[in-house]
Amino acid sequence: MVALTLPDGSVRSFPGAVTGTELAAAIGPGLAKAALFLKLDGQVVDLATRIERDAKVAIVTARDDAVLELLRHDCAHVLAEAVKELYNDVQVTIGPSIEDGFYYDFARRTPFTPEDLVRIEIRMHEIVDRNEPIRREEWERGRAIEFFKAQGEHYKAEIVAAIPEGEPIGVYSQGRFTDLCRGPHLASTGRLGHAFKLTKLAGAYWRGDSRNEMLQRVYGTCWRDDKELQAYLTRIEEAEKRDHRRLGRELELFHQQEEAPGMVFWHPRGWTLWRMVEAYMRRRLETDGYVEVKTPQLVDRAFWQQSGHWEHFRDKMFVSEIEERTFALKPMNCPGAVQIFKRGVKSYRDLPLRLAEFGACHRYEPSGALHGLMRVRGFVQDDAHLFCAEDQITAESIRFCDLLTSIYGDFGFADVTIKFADRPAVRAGSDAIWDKAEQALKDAAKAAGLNTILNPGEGAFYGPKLEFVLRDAIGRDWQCGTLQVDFVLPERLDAEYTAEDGSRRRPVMLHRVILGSFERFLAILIEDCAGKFPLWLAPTQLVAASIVSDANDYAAKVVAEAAKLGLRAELDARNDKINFKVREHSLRKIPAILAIGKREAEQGTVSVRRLGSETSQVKPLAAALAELAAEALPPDQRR
RNA sequence: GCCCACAUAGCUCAGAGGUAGAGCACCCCCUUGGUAAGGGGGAGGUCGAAGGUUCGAUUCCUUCUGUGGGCACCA
Repeated sequence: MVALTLPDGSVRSFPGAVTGTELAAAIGPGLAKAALFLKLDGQVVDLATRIERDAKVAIVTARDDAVLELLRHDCAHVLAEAVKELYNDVQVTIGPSIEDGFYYDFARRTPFTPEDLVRIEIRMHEIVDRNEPIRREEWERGRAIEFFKAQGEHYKAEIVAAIPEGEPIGVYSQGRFTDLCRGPHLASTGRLGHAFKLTKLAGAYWRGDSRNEMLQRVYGTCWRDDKELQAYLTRIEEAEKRDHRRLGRELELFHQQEEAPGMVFWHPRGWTLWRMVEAYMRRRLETDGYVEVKTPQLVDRAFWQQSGHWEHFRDKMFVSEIEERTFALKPMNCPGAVQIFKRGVKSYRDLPLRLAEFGACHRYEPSGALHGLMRVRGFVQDDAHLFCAEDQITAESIRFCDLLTSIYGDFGFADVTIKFADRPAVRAGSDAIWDKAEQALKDAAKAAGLNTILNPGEGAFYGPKLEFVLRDAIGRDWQCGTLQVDFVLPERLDAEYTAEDGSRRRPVMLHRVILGSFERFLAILIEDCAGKFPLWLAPTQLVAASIVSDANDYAAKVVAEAAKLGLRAELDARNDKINFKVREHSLRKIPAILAIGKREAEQGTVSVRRLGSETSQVKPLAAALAELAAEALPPDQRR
């Protein structure tokens, strides 16, 4: 007897072992049809799995959220089967499910073309229609290795060989395709359905190592049904409209050009945005006990040798020879900050010393890594270095986390991923120091109410770090803020202070940025608000648009009055219809359009139309402007 | 840096081995219109760069540069 407990608590007994398929059929024909997987004592397995003893079971259908990931993995297998059918000079490697889809890496001398993608996708649909049974077997290691070698699947043989002794080696077959896989898989290819689409081709290194050969990666997306698939495709389309590169052009914020790869030309409107953010940051730093400094761009190589950058960072530095000396553009601000700390004698009374710098850095990023404003070769960090005593690390870290959280909040970023990167394998400093530094950072994050996820072994060689990660429009993660504890650089550059007892001590340096780089942060900001900036950041806050030319003078007066209140206002006195003007300024995402006709000119009013609204409100000029001016106050000045 | 794709007017894009076309934007004229495109006209391109094939290349080939998507990298 086998007694199976269902999710509703009821128990079904069977005379002997049953499979998931049989169980579903016994419960009802509807469930039998909808059944995709079996959950056996909490673990999702194939429907064909034989249940031999009492267990808690559940039939997994498409309604189960966990199923998407499994469908995507099945879809990857169908992709691999299609590719193996269509091309005989190809080896399969791995094909996991990922967020929103899946990929499969193939080894093939001739890369796939976009036309291949179309062909493969058609074949995938055929395979689903064939509804091939998917069967699992467990093989003995030697047999699996022999089999894959005989098939010419050397990557698979390598993967099998790497599976630890004692672990089962699952082999799945569908049609003429046999693949090594942990599973679970659907009972047959037909269960997958047709809600999938191949999306892109890419190169990817075998085992993720650039010293290895490059494989051909095929990406796809896969959903429960067509409706979900369409929703996904629409979501991507919408996200692309928020791309900061596109909005940067459309809203005349900035441009980049061929002669300056990885560099940015900021236009007046984009630079206004930058200046507003910078001014805000400066106020926040000033009220938080920072002092601002500025250090040189171009410094002699000997300096970078001493700081260690010449050894560790040389290949990323822009170097220039002049008068038989070698100079390099600074890739980081920290060594410069230490020079300022070192001038004059510092005492414990000077600590913590918070040196802020809006420092322009240049790094020779690989050409393939460049990406709009997100990854550039010239960028400005909202950098600061906190020189403190060891027992001040925790307090300073908490203080920083609080400041960062408050600032991100002001920009509307509530959803921040925070990673705690702990000690890497190769590192400087004793374990005792690492224990202390890691504990301090952990405590600080906790005290500041931050939830961190561990990013193991990814700390800097000189210390652990907190990484504050924001997402772009299409879901890519970008590290923005960071806090790093550093015991090494003060040592290398010989920074010290006089302690209370008169002894000379090394300060600890906390490297920290909040925005990270202005370029990256502004890119995220642009995408996050889709170019509809809050009033305090909008490059142009209002446009006074005349309806008839008789109102032009009054419209000009409106602009002048607005400017007196510090509002960034533009005049649109062009000979065009108000419909046209409203459309144009709406598309430019101007927060407020003040339409001005004869009536307004006579009565001293304006007709205010806010972005996103389809109606307008007539108000006395002074009241309308006062209202806008109040709203245009930066968040820190409103509190 | 590696793989694939792409590069035509300011923007979005069409095009073909015989030296280029649309819409919008721009300039001029008419229009003074009350909340998402009023009408007419004009100007605008070394078809990313350099080689090659060809009687002839923007189109085919090669290389380079840049961009896009990935991979690797991201102190």
